[in-house]
Amino acid sequence: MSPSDVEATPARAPSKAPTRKGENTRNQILETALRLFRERGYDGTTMRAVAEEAGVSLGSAYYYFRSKEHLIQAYYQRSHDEHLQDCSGRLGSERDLEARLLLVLRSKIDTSAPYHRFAGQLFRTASDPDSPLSPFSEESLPVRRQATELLQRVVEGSDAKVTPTLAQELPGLLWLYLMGIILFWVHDRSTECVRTYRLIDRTTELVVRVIGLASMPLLRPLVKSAVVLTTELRRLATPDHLGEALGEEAP
Amino acid sequence: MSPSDVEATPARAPSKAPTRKGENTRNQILETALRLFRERGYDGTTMRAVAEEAGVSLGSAYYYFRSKEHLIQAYYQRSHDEHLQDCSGRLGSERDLEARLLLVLRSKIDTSAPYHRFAGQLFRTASDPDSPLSPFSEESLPVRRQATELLQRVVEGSDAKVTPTLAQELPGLLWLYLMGIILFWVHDRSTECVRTYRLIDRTTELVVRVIGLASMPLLRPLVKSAVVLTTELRRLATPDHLGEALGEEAP
DNA sequence: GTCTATAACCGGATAGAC
DNA sequence: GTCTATCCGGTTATAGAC
Repeated sequence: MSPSDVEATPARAPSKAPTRKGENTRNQILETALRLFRERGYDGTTMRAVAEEAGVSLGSAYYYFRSKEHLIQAYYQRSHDEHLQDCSGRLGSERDLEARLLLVLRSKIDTSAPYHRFAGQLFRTASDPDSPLSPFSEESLPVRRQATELLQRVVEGSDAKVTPTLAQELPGLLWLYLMGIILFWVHDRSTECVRTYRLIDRTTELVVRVIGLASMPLLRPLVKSAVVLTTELRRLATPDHLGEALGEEAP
Repeated sequence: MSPSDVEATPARAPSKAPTRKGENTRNQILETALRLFRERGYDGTTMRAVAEEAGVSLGSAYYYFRSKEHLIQAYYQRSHDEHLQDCSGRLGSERDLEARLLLVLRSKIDTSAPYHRFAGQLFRTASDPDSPLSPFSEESLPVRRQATELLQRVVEGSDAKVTPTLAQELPGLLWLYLMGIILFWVHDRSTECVRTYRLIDRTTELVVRVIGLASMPLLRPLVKSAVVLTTELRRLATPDHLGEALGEEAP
């Protein structure tokens, strides 16, 4: 159509830029998949059904998404985007740490609600350490980092006093806490997931209290141990003898 | 899938005892499966291979084990038995809580070592809340209870002073702690899983210290919260019996 | 080189004959 | 209780179309 229809394809680098057409098809497939996941759950959604409802062939679906699981990575990103959009604005007007934390956690559950059934089955594949979908995996790092940044904002935007040592590790610890809540949620069969909300209320209170106590001299060693814990967890993603500083590198 | 299948044993046997013949075949299949799991991992082991190496047909394998996943339940039980046998005797001569806890945790990792690869893939299916293999599920209750009892012995056989409230919930909390360690372990790619052992050393110290501090009046509310946590967790296994109409039904 | 489609393959699971 | 035959769905190979 346009004379420079050629797109800015780099000469040497592997052409990552997809054509407009492909982009549309890809989106169509993704939207269809997420809808079917919501309607029928993960296992109930066959790749054949996704392809058919998206109006493409099975082969095309696999052209755009290497596997059924790769559709999940897209879900992670979307889930986080919706979470961010839902709670980001409301964070501005609140200074109390517990209130901020509550807001963010509840928002995560709120926005994830339509995917509750799906998330359960999802969690299965996600907890295979070998799967690129493990929340600890290399591939999940971008979303994980974004989520951790949100939690960092929660802490830094509050009026809570946190010792520097703890402040540095706190977002990572809170991400871990969030993972625990989500793990509870996917198992939660109560109506409207009231149990999860109750758990959030009670544990958040606990967490904030612990943070408050962390400056007590007597508890100093505990803080130290908690920091060690996150360090170990970060190392988990790296295969043994590699140095430090994962989580900071961009390709 | 069907929530009401209590046992993996074949046939709704009108007579109680399974036939000797069947018992043998069943064992043969199970041993073969566990060996192949060790040698090739979970995904690498096909039901066809299990059947073939066990000298039975595919259909027979499915006669004894409703699904590939049901073989895992058997692994749970065996793993716990080996754990118990490995550490039970050595527990008698030690009174220090940290030492006792260390012993039990290390023993769990020691005895599970041959199944490391398998356990990783296993964890996948095990964390589907709908799967009967979820550690929180009804079906897993017997093994879970046995494991909790072991942890109860760890506490009660020690010379640590624990307030009655905490003492009652501590085994459940420690079981949760053990689950966390195992979760770390299945992700651990370090040689000989040194990181897991290091994590055990460091967190056990932390855990014991927290237990020691739990009697401080200032920390009383924290203990209360922790107890609430286990209560909520226990409820997860039960399908919402609190008078509310259940919006979900099993097909 | 980008995209689409058809026809397999493989392994988990089931039906039903014996 | 044991088998064979078959289904079903994720995945792959491959042959073209644009």
